[in-house]
Amino acid sequence: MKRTSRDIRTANRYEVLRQIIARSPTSRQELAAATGLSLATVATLVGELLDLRMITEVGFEDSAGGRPRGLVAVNASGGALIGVDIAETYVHVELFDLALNVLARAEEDMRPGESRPEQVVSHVAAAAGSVVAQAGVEGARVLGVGVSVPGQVDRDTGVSEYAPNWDWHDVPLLDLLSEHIAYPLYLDNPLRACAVAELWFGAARGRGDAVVVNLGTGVGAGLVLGGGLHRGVSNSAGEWGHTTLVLDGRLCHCGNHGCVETYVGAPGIMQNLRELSPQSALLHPEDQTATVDALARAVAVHDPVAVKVVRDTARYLAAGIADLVNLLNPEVVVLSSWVAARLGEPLLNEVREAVARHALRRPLASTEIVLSPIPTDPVCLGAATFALEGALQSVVQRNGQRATPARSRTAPPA
Amino acid sequence: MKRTSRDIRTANRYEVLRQIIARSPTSRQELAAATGLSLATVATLVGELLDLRMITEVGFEDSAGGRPRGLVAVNASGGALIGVDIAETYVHVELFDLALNVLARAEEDMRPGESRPEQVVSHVAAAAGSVVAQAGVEGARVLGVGVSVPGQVDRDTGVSEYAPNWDWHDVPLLDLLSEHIAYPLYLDNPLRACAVAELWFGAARGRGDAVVVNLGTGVGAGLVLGGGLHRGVSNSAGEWGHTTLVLDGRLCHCGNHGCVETYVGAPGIMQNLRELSPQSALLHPEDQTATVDALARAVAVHDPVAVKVVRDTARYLAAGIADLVNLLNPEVVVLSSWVAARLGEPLLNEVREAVARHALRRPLASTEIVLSPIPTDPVCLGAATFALEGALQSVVQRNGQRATPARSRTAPPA
DNA sequence: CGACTTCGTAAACCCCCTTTCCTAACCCCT
DNA sequence: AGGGGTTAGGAAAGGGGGTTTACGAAGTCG
Repeated sequence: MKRTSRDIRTANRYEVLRQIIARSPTSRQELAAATGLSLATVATLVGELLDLRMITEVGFEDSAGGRPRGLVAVNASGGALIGVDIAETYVHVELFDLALNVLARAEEDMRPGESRPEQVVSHVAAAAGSVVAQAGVEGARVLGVGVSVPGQVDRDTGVSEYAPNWDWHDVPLLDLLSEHIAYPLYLDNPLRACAVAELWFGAARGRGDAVVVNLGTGVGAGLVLGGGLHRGVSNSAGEWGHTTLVLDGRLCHCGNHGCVETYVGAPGIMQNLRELSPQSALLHPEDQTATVDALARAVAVHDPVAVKVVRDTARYLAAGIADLVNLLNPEVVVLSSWVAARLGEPLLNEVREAVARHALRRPLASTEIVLSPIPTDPVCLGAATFALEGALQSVVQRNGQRATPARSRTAPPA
Repeated sequence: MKRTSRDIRTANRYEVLRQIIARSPTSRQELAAATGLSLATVATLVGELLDLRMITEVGFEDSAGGRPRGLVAVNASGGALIGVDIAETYVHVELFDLALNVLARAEEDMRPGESRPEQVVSHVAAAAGSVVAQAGVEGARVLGVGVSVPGQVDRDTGVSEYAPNWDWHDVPLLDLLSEHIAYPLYLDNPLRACAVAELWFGAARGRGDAVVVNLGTGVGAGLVLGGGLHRGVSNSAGEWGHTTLVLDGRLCHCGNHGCVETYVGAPGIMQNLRELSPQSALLHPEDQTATVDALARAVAVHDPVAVKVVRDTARYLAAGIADLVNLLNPEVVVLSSWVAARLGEPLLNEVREAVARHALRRPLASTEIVLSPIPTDPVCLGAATFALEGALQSVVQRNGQRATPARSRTAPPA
């Protein structure tokens, strides 16, 4: 709520680093043009990032007749970030270099019974240890670990306030994790992780207002408003999956009927298929992933049942998205997470068509609907981005304390 | 999107003035405590406002043993603001002093045929002239006129991009008005007017995130996010009235079925009544206001039909509001506009109960649902507030240009 | 009447961004 | 090879904002 001039600096620092990562290698000139900042400010921020070893100078570029432009690029080996995606049935961990390339991956499956925080924590610790070992980076180079856990999360205290799948209430997850993991830890939920991933590296880059619709087992919407993540007053904004889509419709585990999630989440899609064709060979009753994969393959060969299921799903989804477009009037709506990635273009096309029928003309005209361009697990990437933001933040604080005791101020008297 | 340190100043200036209006008379000390700003900053801003004659010093207050606190209060007679509420069937105009008390009112009815911009403009001009004459203020003291017109509005260019009731497309309303009205003009739509009214003077004061639900003939939601109005990328955020509430439900004039507006807008409520009791004496087929009034009176004496209609309406409304609570996690949801004002507590109680059943526990726990505490026409008040913001803005700009040509800078050499 | 208290302004300082000035580094042309 | 011409980038100055500190102003109390 209370804004200070420091926030401006932070936002600009993020923006410059984002641009460097996106355009690497690039020149100060190009960055100034891209960010709208003055050359001086860009130079200062670039200098800061150089000091932090997050970027390096990588040569020169001809300029029309004058002094050549110095080029900077991300210093990929200047550090490593770890992103952890904790979900109902698995823990995915990825280790990234500073260009956000994946250097190592680890996955642990969790059996249905494993719901105690200690069990989850030990899976995370094992996987995190594994990626560090695989990538062969020294511990000192790991700048931080971002952790995404479903449900309501208080990022400041590191507490998982409520996780519906395991019936967790106020679990101090960060404290538990810090007993096994020595790197700086950052906790948030997958919705916001995906949104941040899109904001830094995906379709929401440079946009003021965006909605990142998350289609997985659960459904949610990460809201980017005014260039930043909207968290809401108690950190639980984005619970779009429990929006009522059909009055007295399908029963949802939240206790209500007709929630969006029951129609467009993976289990909902399976239900759509089941209702259309109970005996379909596409249906793998116990395996969401396999069913969605089968659907995607069947759509590719124009299987009529699969096409119809995707169309039905898209209609439900589009009704919900049209409401978001009308309400928030965003620049872009991004379809993210594994269901969206697998169903891809066929889903997107149906959604676009159906949204166009439902939304009001004016807001619709300025809103794009796109698939997430992020090729890897967006939750891991987003979690790693939290760690990146944190590293930037903490290093700058150190910097501030250290740099201020001045040099040029004491000189003149002598 | 791009923030500068000036925005901080503007926000602080607004906040200080808001607090002065709310607490008038008050001391600098109290303002500093209330805003969280330092005494020095508050003193500077108070000085600015004193220079502008928007506030005056009104005496002193004992302080525990030391120098008494100087008190400032709104200088009610320091200027006047006009708020114009253009609706389908009428034009309301109110003239306010700087404490936002209504000094004069005028109303013009518009007959169904009158849909040409020139006709509307002449009604506005007549009413505006009338309020100035009634209040007997000199023209020079009118700081500005805020105009609310339904539909999509571009506040910067002053163009009514689209007004569904009259089928207006890109009408340069501000240009037309400026031929009849000599004061500074500010154009926006009723949704945002109500939201701003709540933000400055109502239930959203001091809140970071709030939703102002507008229940009138049309339905919409003004969104206050991060302490400011959310406009969306093409200035059309807040079109909540056309959110799908009932799949394949009632036909809406927007072309879709089952929009919120068709169930909880005034015509929707009439339909709720008609479906329950087609012959009800409460029903005034041609008069929304009379019907809603009759309903309100009947509920007060526990008429079973009326109670049932309000309950049904509340359930539809609550389903929509619960979705907003889940999605945005606001601090407060304000029910505003004439339908909410007339149905009052009975509607509120039913809504609260029904929202509690639908919304998720966590976001719900931190969200209040309240009736607008604004006793007058909130649209007029909000429109006048736009004029107030504008006056603050423009005066400060003049101030900036005038004050800079320095005094102390040229002195030393001499 | 002086000591104590509290208010409020003025000045100094820190942070942030931009503008301006100047040097560095390269091209080309003579 | 040595000057213009041109562009890059750093350093300093300047303007906006907020806070801290110092001090005079204006009361109360003993």
